[in-house]
Amino acid sequence: MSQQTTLAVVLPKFAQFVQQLPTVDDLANCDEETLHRLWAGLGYYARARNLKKGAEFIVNRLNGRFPQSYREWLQIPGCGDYTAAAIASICLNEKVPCIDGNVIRVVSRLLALQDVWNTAGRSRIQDYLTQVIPSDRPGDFNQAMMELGATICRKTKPRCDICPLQMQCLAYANNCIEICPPKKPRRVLVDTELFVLIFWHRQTDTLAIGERTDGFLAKTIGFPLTIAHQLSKLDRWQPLQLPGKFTHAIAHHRITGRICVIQLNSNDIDISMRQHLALSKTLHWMNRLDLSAKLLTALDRKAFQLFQNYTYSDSICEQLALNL
DNA sequence: CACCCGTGGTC
DNA sequence: TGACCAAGGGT
Repeated sequence: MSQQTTLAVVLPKFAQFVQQLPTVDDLANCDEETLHRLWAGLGYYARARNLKKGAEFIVNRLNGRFPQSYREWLQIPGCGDYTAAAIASICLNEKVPCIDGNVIRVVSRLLALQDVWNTAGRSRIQDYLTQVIPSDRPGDFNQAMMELGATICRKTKPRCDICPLQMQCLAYANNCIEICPPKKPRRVLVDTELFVLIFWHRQTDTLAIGERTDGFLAKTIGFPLTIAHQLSKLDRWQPLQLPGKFTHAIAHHRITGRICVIQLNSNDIDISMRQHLALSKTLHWMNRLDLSAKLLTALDRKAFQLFQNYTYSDSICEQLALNL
């Protein structure tokens, strides 16, 4: 959960998660909706699915026995260098360093390294840590390094005045803390316009959601999504765009979300249109109350909120010509 | 190696 | 309001 996610956000989710799925068997056997519901608010839903795959691997391939080394943990789906090192050092007392964003910053300053955002720099950091990590309590060492980065050797306003490593820190000695490490190069933001399709069965006031097979939020259930130049293919359904919009961000995309309401008579759409919309086989129709409990992703929730704002009463609908 | 991916918090 | 980013991993 803590991969690329703030711990303060993780902690309550983690408590809920392990209460609901206390054992590796529970996780391996849970259904995907439960999994995603417990993960909602954390983003990167593929991590949740990988976590479940990891549990399945342990239950089905390893007969329920957990790996007993860094190398073996690396074989587990969703478990990469960092996580394998964290588990191996903290749980198994294996002498292998954890390298996360905090540790990269600490070592970058300690050794006055600037070239840390590529393979060579990372290798240099790993070599150094492998030299200095103690055989005694390697897990505590790793957590201490991460905690030092999180609390003292911070990205902004580091507390060098109270740092226990001040006397050994080359960046401090050379007065180059500001450029160690240099800012990580980031992708330029891209403005992306996204249309959220809300299939609406007006007579029963039910809406449709489905599993998205491609694009943003793939493999999660929610409203069909599409982009502007694909919208023309929906013309025969007379899509009606609501006046409002919402904003959302996914990775380097600055998303402007717009709602297209499509009133349907039948309960399904044909296969070519399903593929066009990157939807899997089944659409799930439900009323607004059930839907509000089913929607998981922030994007779907924002879209639904906007839809509610514009369609909460017949009079509003009529003003919007939604009573076709 | 480059690129993909979600969200809530923070300044 | 909005840019920035966090206990990364998969492809």
